[in-house]
Amino acid sequence: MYVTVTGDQDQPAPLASISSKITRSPTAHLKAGAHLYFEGDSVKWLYQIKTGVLRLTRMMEDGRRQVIAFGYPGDIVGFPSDGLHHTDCDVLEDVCLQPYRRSMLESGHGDPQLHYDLLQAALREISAMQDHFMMLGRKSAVEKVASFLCVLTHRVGKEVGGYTQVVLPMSRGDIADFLGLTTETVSRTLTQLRKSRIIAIENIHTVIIRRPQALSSLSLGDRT
Amino acid sequence: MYVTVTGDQDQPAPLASISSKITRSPTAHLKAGAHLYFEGDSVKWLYQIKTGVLRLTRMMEDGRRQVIAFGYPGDIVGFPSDGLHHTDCDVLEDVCLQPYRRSMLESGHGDPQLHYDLLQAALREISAMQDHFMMLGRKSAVEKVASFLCVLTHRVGKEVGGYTQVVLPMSRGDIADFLGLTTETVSRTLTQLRKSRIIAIENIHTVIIRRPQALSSLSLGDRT
DNA sequence: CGGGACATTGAGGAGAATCAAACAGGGTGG
DNA sequence: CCACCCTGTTTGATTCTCCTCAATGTCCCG
Repeated sequence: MYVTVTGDQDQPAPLASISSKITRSPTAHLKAGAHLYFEGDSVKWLYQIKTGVLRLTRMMEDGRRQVIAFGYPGDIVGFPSDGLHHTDCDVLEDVCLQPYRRSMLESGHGDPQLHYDLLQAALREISAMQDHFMMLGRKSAVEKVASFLCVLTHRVGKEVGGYTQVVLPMSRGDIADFLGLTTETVSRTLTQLRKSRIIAIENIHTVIIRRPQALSSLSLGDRT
Repeated sequence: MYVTVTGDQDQPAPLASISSKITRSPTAHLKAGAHLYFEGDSVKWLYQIKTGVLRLTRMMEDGRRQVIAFGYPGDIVGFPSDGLHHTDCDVLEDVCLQPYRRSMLESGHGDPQLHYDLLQAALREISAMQDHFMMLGRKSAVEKVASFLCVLTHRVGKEVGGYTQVVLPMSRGDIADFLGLTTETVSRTLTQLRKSRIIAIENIHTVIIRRPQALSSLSLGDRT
């Protein structure tokens, strides 16, 4: 998932469940901290996330890291390029995964509908990544963090006592590496949002959205 | 094309020509300055670039712009998401395009091989975009500009008197919006590379790579 | 020759990074 | 059960990269 806002909030939700006949393999379960695959591994399966959260990362030789995406329920991860994975993927929060053979993506012979659905997922991925470019290249720290919270609100926010609660299973460092910032800047920005009463920080991994409208404005760059 | 370097320089060149039987439409020609499509347009065709250069952009309400990619010969542009274009696309340098019906991507009925090739192109696109994330999120101005020149060198560099010549059909502003910088920073960085004798600026749209090795080092963040 | 668009250069400032220190909080072992 | 430690987070002070604003320069075209 590419946590970004670019105007139209409610892009169609990712397919809740991909259609299929009996081409389905049994679901897989993995604990937080487990690795699903590494950069360079050859791709045998794609995975649709049923529950839990994944993290996709790339590294530079000198250790700089970029979190490419967080994978949330509905998302599909593992698209191959030249048959290989180009990110590392590991588990942030215990996941249940529906695996699909790579061949289901690459040829329609097995199950045309599944083939089509996987292809559409790949195309949506491209579009989502384009949004994320704007975030990385053109948004300020506050805008980035606000965008991030905004999208999480829409995707995994839970109503609690009139407010929306968002759980952040990833570390501040993960968020930083996703947004192109440092841990310190993410932390400071969250504090700043808290002090301006736009959010409340229930605990390190739980945020309450107190003024969603203000948050959304910030994410788009309103100076007001 | 996502002009980035992440270690392995010579990723497989984009398919020089996509296989096909008679499903081919006649090629289209467009002059510099022409628009191929706009964000929100419904996708009827994909295009493979035969010659010339395209620019893909997205805009924010307040006018901030992100150049998503430059399209060079071999590249395919126009991948739909929910049937729509999510970027503007216009012509930087007169192009000759091979159009393919969107249906060729979305179903294999017409021409399975073409369908497969278009799908692979989409998957390569995803991988290339992931590289570009690292560039936007984690690289310094010098690293970005060096990376940009490096990749252009490999893709469209011409040998001239022992050195490699690279033509930049886009403006400094385009480069800036692609790399997440300002025009001024791009200009200053080019001057800096020129003064350190890594490049020479033949004219505004033509650069000579004098020390490719040094350029490559810079692009990866060597401080030396 | 003059105008306009684009590029370069400079001075100054803002925002985020860096460096460093205090602060949770959760898990372990005594 | 509590003290301790380890890791991750917050906060502060300072630095530095890149942006902003402004002026000048260059090239192309009528």
